[in-house]
Amino acid sequence: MIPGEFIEHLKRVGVRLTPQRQEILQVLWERAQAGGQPVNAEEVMKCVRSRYPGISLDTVYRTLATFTRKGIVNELQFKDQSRRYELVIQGEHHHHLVCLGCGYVREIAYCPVDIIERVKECYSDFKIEDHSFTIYGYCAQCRED
Amino acid sequence: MIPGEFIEHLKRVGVRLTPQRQEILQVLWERAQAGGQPVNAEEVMKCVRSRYPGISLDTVYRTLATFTRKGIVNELQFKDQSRRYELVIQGEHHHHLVCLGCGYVREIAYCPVDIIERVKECYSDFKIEDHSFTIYGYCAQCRED
DNA sequence: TCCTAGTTAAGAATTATTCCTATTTCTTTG
DNA sequence: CAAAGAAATAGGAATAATTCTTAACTAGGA
Repeated sequence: MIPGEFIEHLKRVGVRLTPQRQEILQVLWERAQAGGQPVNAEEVMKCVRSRYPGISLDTVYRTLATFTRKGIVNELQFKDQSRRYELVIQGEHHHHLVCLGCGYVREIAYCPVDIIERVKECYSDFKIEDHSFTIYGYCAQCRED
Repeated sequence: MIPGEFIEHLKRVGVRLTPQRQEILQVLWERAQAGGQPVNAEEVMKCVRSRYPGISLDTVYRTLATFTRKGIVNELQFKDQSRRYELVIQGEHHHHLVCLGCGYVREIAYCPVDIIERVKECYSDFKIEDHSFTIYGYCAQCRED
C-alpha cells in the first residue's frame, strides 16, 4: 500500500481524515521505506512538525492508537520504556532483533506459528489476539564494549 | 532453590547482603510459590513494607535490577507500561500468556528455540543475550466484553 | 573494632503517556 | 453552499513509572 491506499482504507473504516493524520501516515510511510526502523511518538512529532508545525504530541499518541486499533500500525514494546510503531505492510508479518546497545532494530522473518497453534489448543478458553517475539543482544558495533 | 540458597548465590557473586535485599527476595519467593504471577516494583514495595516499613521504592528498583543482572530474577515487559519481575527457578525456562483484560499471566512451557538457533546462524555478528515471547489475548472471564 | 566501598532513604527530577477542556474542523444533510 | 453535530485538536495540566542526587548509614573484610 502507498499512503493514498491507507487513506482510502481509513475512510472506509470510518476514520475522519485530518491533515494531522495524513502527515503522521506520511512519516510512518517514509520510515517504512527507509529501512523500517520503528519510531516512537516523540520522533513522529518531530518529523511531522517540520511540515505541520502546530501538531501536538497528544495528537500523535491518539492517532497512533487509532491507527493501531484500525490495524494499519503495529505497536511495539521493547525493553526500553518507550512504545514504538511501524506501518503494517499487508501480507507481511515479522518479529524483531533488538540491539541493547544502540537500539537498532532488525526484522526477523520467522514466527513461532507452531507454538501459537499449540497454545491455541492447550488453552482453548483463551482468545488469542496478538503475540510478540523479540530477540535482544548486541550488534557488531556494540558488542565490543 | 529456597531463599537461603539464593542468598548463598548472591554472596558468592559478591552482592552485599542487606536486610532490604533479603526481604525483597523473600517476597519474590513467596510469589513464585503462590502461582508465579510476576510482580511489579510497586507491589514488591507494598509487600516488603509490611515487614520492613522503611524501605524506599528506589531501593526496590535498584535491588530488582541487581538481581536481574545477577541472573536470579527475570525482568518482563508486557504491553502495559510497568515492568514485572519473577524469580528465576533453575532449570526452568518459560514464556507468557497475558490477558489484556485483567492482566493475568500464565506460563507457557514452549520456547521457539529453533528460531533462535536459526537467527544465531543468519546473524552471526549479533550476540544474542536474551529473548521474549508473549501471547496476548483474553481469558475466559474477560472475553465476554 | 575500625574502615571503606557499597547501599540506603527521601525527595527531586525525568520520561513517557494520558487526561481535560475550550476551540476548531471534517463530513453529512438540508 | 451553509449549518449542525460529532469528532478531533492544541495546550497545558496531570499521572505513572522510573531514575537521579546527596547525605547518612552499614556490611563485611582487615
